[in-house]
Amino acid sequence: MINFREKSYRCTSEIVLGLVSGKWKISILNHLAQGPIRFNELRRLLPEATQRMLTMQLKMLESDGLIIRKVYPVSPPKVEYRLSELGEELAPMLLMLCEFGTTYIESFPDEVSYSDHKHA
Amino acid sequence: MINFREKSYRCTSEIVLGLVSGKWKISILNHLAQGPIRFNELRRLLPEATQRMLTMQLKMLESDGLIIRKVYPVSPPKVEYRLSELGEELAPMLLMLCEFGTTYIESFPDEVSYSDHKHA
DNA sequence: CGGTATCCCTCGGGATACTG
DNA sequence: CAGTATCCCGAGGGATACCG
Repeated sequence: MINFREKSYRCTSEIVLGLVSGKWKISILNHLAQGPIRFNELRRLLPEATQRMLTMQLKMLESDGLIIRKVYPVSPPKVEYRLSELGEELAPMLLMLCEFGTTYIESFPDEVSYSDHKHA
Repeated sequence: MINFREKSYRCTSEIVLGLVSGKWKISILNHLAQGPIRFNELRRLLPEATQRMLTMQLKMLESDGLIIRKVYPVSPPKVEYRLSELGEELAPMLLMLCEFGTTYIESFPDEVSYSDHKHA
């Protein structure tokens, strides 16, 4: 779970950033918004993510209370991930972010002439 | 400006994260939402940020089109920063993030330690 | 006043191999 | 099937000093 003291946020909005900042977190949340998914299903849905990365991101999302990990004691093992209530409350915000992202891209119509300037 | 191809976002919502991810960006945007501010004013408002960091974050915000840097050719130098139109469109989203952040904190009654530097 | 220039160090994340 | 265990690298950011 997030340790608010250690992280020392300057505004509560930064908490949300911390929750979803991580290379695969948003993708995972978006997929889980469709319903529960097993680990290897997720791997197939996100083929570019390494197994290690997926595990890590899922652990963080779980310890932050956004998703729930359910282990079925069967053989072979079966582990299913789904959104928690908190995670579902996040959905509309992700949608908003997504819409602004689209607006943002479209506000730079001359996409060819963007500079190569990198944020160093 | 952001190079969309290089960064290879998996969802447009990740663009917004890229725009505001940076230790002081949200604080800066929140302050600029009140009106234009000069560089050293900002330093006083964010005393824990080093000069170098402020400069870097401001440059990124500017090159991403969220803020505008205006230089007054006077002596001593005067530089003023303000939100662009795009930056102002971002404001309501930051507010939403902020509200969810607060909700989130309150959903963990044990962990309530966190100092808020109020903006609005 | 409003920045640059260096140096350094942490931490997120990639590649790869192994396991109950 | 669903993970761990190592090793490694580069970007983000801190401390400090200097500049037009």
